[in-house]
Amino acid sequence: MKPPAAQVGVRSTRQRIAVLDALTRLDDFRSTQELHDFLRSESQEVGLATVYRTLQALSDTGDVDVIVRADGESVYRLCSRHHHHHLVCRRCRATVEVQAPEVETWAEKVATDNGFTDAHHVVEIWGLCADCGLGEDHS
Amino acid sequence: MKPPAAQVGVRSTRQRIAVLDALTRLDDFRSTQELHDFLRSESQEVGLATVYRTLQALSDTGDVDVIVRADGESVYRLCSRHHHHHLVCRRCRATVEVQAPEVETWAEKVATDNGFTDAHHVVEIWGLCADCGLGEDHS
DNA sequence: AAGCTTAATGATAATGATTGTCAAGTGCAG
DNA sequence: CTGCACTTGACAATCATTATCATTAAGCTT
Ligand SMILES: [Mn+2]
Ligand SMILES: [Mn+2]
Ligand SMILES: [Zn+2]
Ligand SMILES: [Zn+2]
Repeated sequence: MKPPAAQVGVRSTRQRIAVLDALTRLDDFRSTQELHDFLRSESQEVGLATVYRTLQALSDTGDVDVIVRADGESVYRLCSRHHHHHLVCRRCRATVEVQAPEVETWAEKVATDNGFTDAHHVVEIWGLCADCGLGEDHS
Repeated sequence: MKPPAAQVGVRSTRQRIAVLDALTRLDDFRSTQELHDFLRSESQEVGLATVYRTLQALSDTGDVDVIVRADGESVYRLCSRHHHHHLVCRRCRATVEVQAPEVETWAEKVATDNGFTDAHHVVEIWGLCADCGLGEDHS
């Protein structure tokens, strides 16, 4: 009989609540630094290191989704009720949320077919939006 | 009448040949630094910055696959002819290449439906492989 | 083959996200 | 209310990647 492990050492602090609250309102992927800036813009003083630690912890427990962008920076998003993906303009960063029921089932099947469990997936589409895709010169 | 653009500015150098040759022999994902070390171990002197630039260029032209690992480091592998995605064990990094014809068409359709052009996509599945998914304790 | 133009290289400094350190602060069980 | 383990935050340290820029050398052109 081990003690209720889920409770050991987890304390509710002003900082953690602030980060979680920010994630709730910004329902998009954000980097640690962006979250930190956002909190500061609201005069919510939270140390940068603490934001890093909090997001790390939330990631470990699966409460947030993480994506490592092509430039190596990690971005986090609250694991929302409605799972969705993004279509992003590589130039202006315009973002469209997209659903993908068939991709969901495909991903799940691929994982189980290969003996994988507890699978998650990252599906992102990058392109040039209508506005940005006009006068292209492929150098 | 512009000159044959496909040739402009692309020079065949000892360094580029060496990097490409290394990628050919090491048919696994390797980081830039690992490639650089490998070349040095063979007394192939190539500047680290050059290895970075070469891999970047090969990535831009689609000649190598790139994966950004969870720690943010990018790893490269000579691109096999066929486009594919990866199913990766989040613990031991075991990797399975997967095909996804239906995802390809879905991604293309989503992009064009939203007015996006020149679209690419990222599809990665993370999970626990059969070996690693055995004795799990979810902390 | 020699000269030229300019991409390419490499030694090095700079960048910037992330992590480590540790003294001071605080949630909360008892 | 107290005590202590968990947290925090200011700051230093890492370390992969990028920027500089003087020097080298492909690949044309005579
Ligand atoms: Mn999905
Ligand atoms: Mn694909
Ligand atoms: Zn755009
Ligand atoms: Zn595994």
